[in-house]
This record gives sequence, C-alpha cells and structure tokens, in this order.
Amino acid sequence: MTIHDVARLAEVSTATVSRVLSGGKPVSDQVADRVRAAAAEVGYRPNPAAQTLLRGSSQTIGVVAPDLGNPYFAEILKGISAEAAAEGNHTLVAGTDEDPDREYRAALELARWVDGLLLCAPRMSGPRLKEVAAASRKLVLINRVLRHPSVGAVVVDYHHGVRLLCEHLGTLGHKHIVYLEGPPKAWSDQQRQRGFRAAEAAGQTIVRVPCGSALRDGYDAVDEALTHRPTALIAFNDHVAVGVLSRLRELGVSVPDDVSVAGVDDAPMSAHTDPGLTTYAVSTVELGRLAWQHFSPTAPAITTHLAGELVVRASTGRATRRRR
Amino acid sequence: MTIHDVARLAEVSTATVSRVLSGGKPVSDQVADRVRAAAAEVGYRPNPAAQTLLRGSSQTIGVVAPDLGNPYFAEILKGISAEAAAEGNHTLVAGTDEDPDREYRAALELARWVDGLLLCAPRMSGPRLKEVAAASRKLVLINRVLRHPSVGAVVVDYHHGVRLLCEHLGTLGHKHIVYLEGPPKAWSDQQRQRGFRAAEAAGQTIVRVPCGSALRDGYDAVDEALTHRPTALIAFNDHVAVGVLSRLRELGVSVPDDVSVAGVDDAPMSAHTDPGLTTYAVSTVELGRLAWQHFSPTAPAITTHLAGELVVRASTGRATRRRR
DNA sequence: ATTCGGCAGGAAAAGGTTTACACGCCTGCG
DNA sequence: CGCAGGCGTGTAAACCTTTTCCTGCCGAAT
Repeated sequence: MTIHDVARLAEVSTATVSRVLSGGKPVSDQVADRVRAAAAEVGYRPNPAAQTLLRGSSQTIGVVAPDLGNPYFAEILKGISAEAAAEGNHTLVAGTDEDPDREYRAALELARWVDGLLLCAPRMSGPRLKEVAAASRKLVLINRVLRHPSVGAVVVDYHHGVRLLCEHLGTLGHKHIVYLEGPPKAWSDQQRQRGFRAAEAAGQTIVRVPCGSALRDGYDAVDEALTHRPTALIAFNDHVAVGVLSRLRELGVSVPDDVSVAGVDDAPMSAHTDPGLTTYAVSTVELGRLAWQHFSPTAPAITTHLAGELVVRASTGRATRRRR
Repeated sequence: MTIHDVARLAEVSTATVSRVLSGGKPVSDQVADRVRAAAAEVGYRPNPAAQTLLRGSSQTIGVVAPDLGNPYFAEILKGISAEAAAEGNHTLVAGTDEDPDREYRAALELARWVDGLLLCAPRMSGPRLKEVAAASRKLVLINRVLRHPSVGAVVVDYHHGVRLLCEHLGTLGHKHIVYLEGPPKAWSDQQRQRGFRAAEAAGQTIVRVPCGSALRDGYDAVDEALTHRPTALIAFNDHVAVGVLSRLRELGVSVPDDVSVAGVDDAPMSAHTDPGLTTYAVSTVELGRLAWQHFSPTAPAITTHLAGELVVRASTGRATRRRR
C-alpha cells in the first residue's frame, strides 16, 4: 500500500510513480499507463503524513471558535470550510466553550498542524494572542484586532451597528434601553459598548445587564432586565434575542407593543421568529470569504472592516410609556 | 526548531531529548533538566507530521456532515469534538452541502488522514459506503445502518418517533396529515416513512410533500402543503418546522388553532419558537457521546439504537374541521 | 579479582514521500 | 563522424521523530 509497492508492481522506480501521480516532470505514456494501472490495482493513495513532513505544508487550516453550537460560528465554519475544500484544503476545528484558557491551548496545539489558523472572536489576552501569532505560520482573526505585523483580521463594525440600532430606536421614541451584555472578555462586546456610549452622549439612557452569548443566557437575563423598566432591549446577538423573545412571551409582555427587541448578526432564524427580529445584519458568507482571502500567501496582514446594515422587522415599534 | 537543535543545545542525543519530553525510559535528573531548559529556550514542539508518520496515528478523527449550518449537525459536531479534545484528539471536519458525490470524495480523502471517520447521515450509496469503510481504519455512522463487519453506527429510532407523533396527533383527532419529506437519499427519511406507513395502517391519511432539511425548505413547502388541506403538518426536522411556522404566520394561519405543527429532533430553539414546537426529542449530547464510544479500539462494530421521547408543546392542539 | 547485571545514554533505522542530481541514450548540428 | 544537449528514468537524500539495539560504566556478588 506504499509507493514502493506500486513501483515494484509497475517495475519502475518510486520517483517515476510520484511523477506520474503528482505530475512533476514528463513521463512517457507507456510507463505512465503502467503506473496508473498498478496504482489502481492496489488502490494506492499517498500517505498524507509523509507528504506533509516533506512539503512542510499540511493543506489544512485550523478554526477555533468559542461555541460551535452558536449559529453565527456554525455559519462561519460552514463558509470557511467550503472555501477551503474548494481549493483542496482541509479544516481542523476546535470549540472552546468560551474558556479563554482552553482557547489558548487549542490554538497553540493546532498551530503546529496547520498552514493557517483562524481564531473566531478570541477571548484570550493580547500577550497570549501574540504568542499564538508567533507560533503559527499564518494567523487570521475574526472580530478582534491585534497590533501585530503578521496578523490579518476581519472585523464587523459593531460600533456602527449599535449606533444604527440606537438611532432607529431613538426615532421611534425610545429613551430607556437595556443592553444585554455579551461575554466580558469579548472584543466585539467592547465595540458594542463604544456604540452605546455614543448613544448615551446623544441623550439615551443605556442600562447594562450581564448576559452572555447563548440562547439560554438571553432567556435567563430578561427578568432582571425588566426591573429597569426599559422600553427597548438590545441583545448581544440574535441567538440571545431569540431567548429573550421566548421569555417575554412567557411573561405576557408583548413585543413590540410593550417593549421593543433588537439583536445583532442576523442569524438565519431571525427572519422567522415571531415577531421577526430587527437586527444589524452581517453576512457570514462574506465574512468567511474575506477570512479565507487572508490566508492567501500574498495577502497583506491588514484588518478588513465589514459593515453590516440595519434590518428592520416587526420586533421594534414606537415606544410606549414605561411599564409598571 | 527541530529535536536536533534541542539536542545540540543540551549536548545530548536526540534520543535523550525524545525520552525526556515524551517520557520513555528513565533519564537522570541532571540531564533531564538540561534538556527541558534547552527545549523551553527555543520553544520546541515536536512536529506532528513526523510523529504521525512514525506512529501511524494522527490522533485525529474526521467528521463529515451534509450541512454544518444545520443546528442538529452543529450540535453533534460540538459534542464529538469536545469528547475528542478531552482525550487529546483533534477533529477534522467537512461539509458536503447535501451532495452525495462530494460526501464520497470528502470521506475518502479524510480517511487517509484520520484514525477514525464519523459520517453523519450519509447520503451516498451502499456500495460506496462500503468502499469508504474499506478505506478507513474505523468507520462510525450516525443515522444510517450498513451491513458490514467493521462499521459501528448509532441511529435514532425515527420510526418510533414518527409513530409517537402520529399517535399524539391521532389522540387530538387529526386524520389528515401532511409530511414534509427530507432529502430523498436520506436513510433517516426512509425510517420516518416506515413510521408513516404504520400510521396509515392505523387509519390516518398521510400526504407526502417534497421538502428538504433546511429552514428555507420548510418555508417554501408550506403553500403546497396547504393545498392538501391537512389538519396537521409534520416536518422532517425542527429546523424545517421553524420555517413552516414562519410561513404559516405570514399566511395568517393560526397554530395550533387552524393547523397543528410538529417537528423532529428537538433543536435548541424549538422550546423558544412561538408557539413552542411539539417534537420528538433526541439528545445530541447523548448521540455525540455514543458515537465517540464507538471509536474506542475495543468497541464492537454494532449498531446502537437511541430512542427519543415525545415532547408536547403548544404547536399541536385539537383538530378542527378542515379549512377552506 | 573477575564477571555479571543493571542503568544511562548514543547510534542508527524506520516510517513514506518528493525532488535534486546523475546517468544513459538518442538526435541533431557542426 | 563527433560532441552537445535534451528527454526519460533511476538513485539517494531530506523531512523529523521515536524506538530498538548496543555500548560503556559502575556496583555488587561469587
């Protein structure tokens, strides 16, 4: 089952077998046919480990994400792995369950294997991130920036997104808004916070309630959020917002009549909730495509900014007087 | 950055370095410290390709799924990769976009790399599946059975699930049910069909409407489904059912007052739709755990059956007279 | 005192592939 | 007719690690 077996069977050298199958220098048709026949007969396929060892490239990229169950990351993974597969690359994946420490270890571990590493929304500290950058041949970040000469990134402009959402709500008369915060270490949460500070400067009241990034987090945070008597809720992302809608329905709070709800990201299901979710729409397809481009050997180590757009659906409406 | 550099720096042989770092035969403390210091100084980490070549094992499993964006597969991937990571294994992933041909090629490709291959709901033909089984060191299937002496599988009892759903609907007086079919090649769809045949034998009328496995498929299939004037709809899975609910809402069809809706799988969001989705609940955590167990070298090549349970939520109610 | 056993560490092979270099033959040109 | 060059093929090195086998040394036992 090795190249030697094929060579012996075809009565040629291993070099010739390699040339026929991997296409190097020209080989006479007669010999090539014999080799191909022999290879087919024993069902020969080259050993990838040996190829990797020699070439120094595994034709593989690594993807690390905080939560593979989150549709946002699942979509990104789907996109990037499709792009990779189209060019004959493989995708090695690791979930970290939002644990910065596991994330760090997983990244270092994968770095040795892969040609390039994609870190989705990394939570680890800056110094550790630089360590990972040094350990990996190519590092690309999604939704995190890092001042480093060899690291590419593609980030969504959440600052802009939050401002759009707040302006939209402002136009509808909302002055008291609760923001259900994402994971504390998340860079993308900090970007949203910047947007909220701008909204505060513009006269809106923003109350921050700790929450998280999962559906269940949103569901659980609603009760506390309502104690602040907001006229509108903005969730860290759409996944959270779905949980929020669900809990509000349970409590008999009407959306958007009693309270408006908005999310961020435009998850696939967001158009299908009841009511449809107003959100800041980001194309995960585009995100995956841009991230993939950063892996090209010639790609410059720059940060690409990706703007989304406001999608208004039925979950936001005119502000009514504060409840209770 | 190779073991030779460390050996030279510590003034020992490469064999000793390997013994210190990978723990083989005993090494004197004095030498061991010198090696560890040298390794730390140059930040040495063994080359995984070389280790793989030598050991014949990559400490990696491969996962192939029809659609990584489908929460069902995303959850399974999350579970299996977590299990794998806990034992120091990596996860290589490939999406196939429901294309049996790409699935076949991806499986063969991955088979050379990995210690074990997990095929989620494979759509490829039986003969091809056997080919993949022969090419891989260990093959485990999810939601597909194959008569083969070395292939393990874990399958959900969809036949049972559909019968439970139909009985539940029967109790509520439903006699005219539309089933929104899954992908034609899917084994798990055929299992559901068996369940429906049992329901037909019990006197219910089942009309089959081609649909698919994605949210959008459900949304698109509703209009045709309604032409059959059913009192209840059963979707291939919950993902599809969410699309169904959305389209019904758009059409002003009330659930469950005008028509009942049920899904299969109990996706994370199913408890949070409006109305909550009646479904046949399957634990993806359990599914992942069982699949992982099959990768143990001592695991027998058997098919494990996993039963779910009926979860009744608000989307199913008493049958009313047929609309229109 | 000599031999044997045990222990620490070194040399070298094996794992499978690709590719630079070398070699031989044939052809074409001087 | 002789030499050079090109084409097709073989040989062997390189990629990096682990592990087997072996060597040399020291202490203990006969």
